[in-house]
Amino acid sequence: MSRDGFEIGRVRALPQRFYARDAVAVARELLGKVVVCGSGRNLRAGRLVEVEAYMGASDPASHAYRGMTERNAVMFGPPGHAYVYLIYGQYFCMNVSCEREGVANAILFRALEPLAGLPAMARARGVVLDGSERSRAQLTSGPGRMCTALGVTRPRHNGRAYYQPDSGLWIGDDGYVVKRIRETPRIGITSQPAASWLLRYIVAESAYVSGPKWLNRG
DNA sequence: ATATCGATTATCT
DNA sequence: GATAATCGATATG
Repeated sequence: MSRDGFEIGRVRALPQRFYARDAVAVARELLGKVVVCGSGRNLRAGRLVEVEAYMGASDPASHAYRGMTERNAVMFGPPGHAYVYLIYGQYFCMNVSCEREGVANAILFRALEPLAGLPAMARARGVVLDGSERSRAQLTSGPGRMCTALGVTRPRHNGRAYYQPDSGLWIGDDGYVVKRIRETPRIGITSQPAASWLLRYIVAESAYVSGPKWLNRG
């Protein structure tokens, strides 16, 4: 059920004020934290190893760049809430709003190291686990993949408060310390100047990040 | 009203 | 490496 002695009881929810800071600081400090979905025997959890910062009104690559719409409204709201959207008509991606109300900065979650609920994740993803790190990485390496593995969808989870541990979708700290953070351009952003900004952050020692190897070696 | 393209992924060659 | 899948936001007529 749980990997490496992972115990949900050791995870403390991050307070809302954690998210009420500049997006780059929030993004970097989110690495190593634990994303939890569901509870009891439905619990699924993983450690964040890859995130990207989106800078709202000053970032042409942000969904919030052209102002508020029904889809992106959560990003303009208070910090610490889930912005979940559908991409390419078939996958969901999850973010957390940060900074403060009226400032649409957000962090996209791109990959997790699976910690709990691996059988449920494997079922959701259609992956056969064979005990290898490779097969575990198949579960949650990529923004669409991790939402599928966790069971996160826009209708169910958009707008949820990550700082409320009983909300069914929350983020906590279990004391894990990230050794080294690497920064790269964001994946899937092609137009300049945003494509050259180093707003993707990964845990350098992790085998669970997405993207090509050449990009992840610094 | 219609066309284009995307903060992606699985499945080809 | 190339392409299809498939919906909604955005651009264009």
